[in-house]
Amino acid sequence: MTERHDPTPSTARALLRDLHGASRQERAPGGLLPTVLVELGLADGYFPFTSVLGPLLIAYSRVGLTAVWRGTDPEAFVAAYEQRRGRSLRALPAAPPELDAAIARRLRGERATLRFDLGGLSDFERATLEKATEIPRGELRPYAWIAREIGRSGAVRAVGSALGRNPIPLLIPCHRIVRSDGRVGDYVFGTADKETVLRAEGVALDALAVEARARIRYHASDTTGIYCFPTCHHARRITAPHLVTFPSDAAAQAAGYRPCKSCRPAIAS
DNA sequence: CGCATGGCCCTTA
DNA sequence: TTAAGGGCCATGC
Repeated sequence: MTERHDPTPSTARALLRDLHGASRQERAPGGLLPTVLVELGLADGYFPFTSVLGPLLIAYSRVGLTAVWRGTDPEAFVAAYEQRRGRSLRALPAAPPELDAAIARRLRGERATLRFDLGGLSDFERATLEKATEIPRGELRPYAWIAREIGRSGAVRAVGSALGRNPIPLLIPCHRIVRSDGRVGDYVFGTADKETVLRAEGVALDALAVEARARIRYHASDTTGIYCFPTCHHARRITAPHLVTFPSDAAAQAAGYRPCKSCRPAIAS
């Protein structure tokens, strides 16, 4: 560790005063000092946030969001966090306003720039989590889809393991990855919470369960000749008279249909 | 059609 | 270094 990355406290305070006139804020209760500490990279910060799963604690570094913790107990969170990341974690009274707004927008399914700090994870874990962020709100993809998309078709099970270690659940939407047979599958916070989040995102889980039992895996349109995952936003626009369903991509392609370029249910042959 | 089983790949102890 | 086990999958009754 170099001095540049680990300045003495007195040096840090001097920096803060110079940068943001923090001497005034230092005295204000619940002031901005911890926020500035994070901006300087001297510590990571966390703040409370309310979600569909109840209260969360969300942490971030200068690079981006680092962790989402379920619950309100800061002791356990800080201990686990500092143990795992080896960095000091400071409480903030609230999120920086832009960050708070961006998180809220993202959770509503709107566009928002959110940076993630996935440092400390393996290349495989990073690839898995980054791919998960591409799945739009309201849509689902199988574990095997993630594996294929990141170029590791055989690593389906390892994808599940990596998602199970997702340090930033909800914001990195690992809940949108389900089993190929239509079952919802497991989740960091348990299957019940996965279903809660997905319903809140507008996923018709009951209808999908009915289809799963009927072995329906894909929806297609006989006017376009394209097949999709049932939750694909294109598939949801298919009108009843033109809806065709398939149990496998082999069956769909044998019938002359090609995979959707948006949800990519298979490689085009 | 529901369930069990072997197989696969990555991480960790 | 190695082996065990995990948010899975395809197959075979």
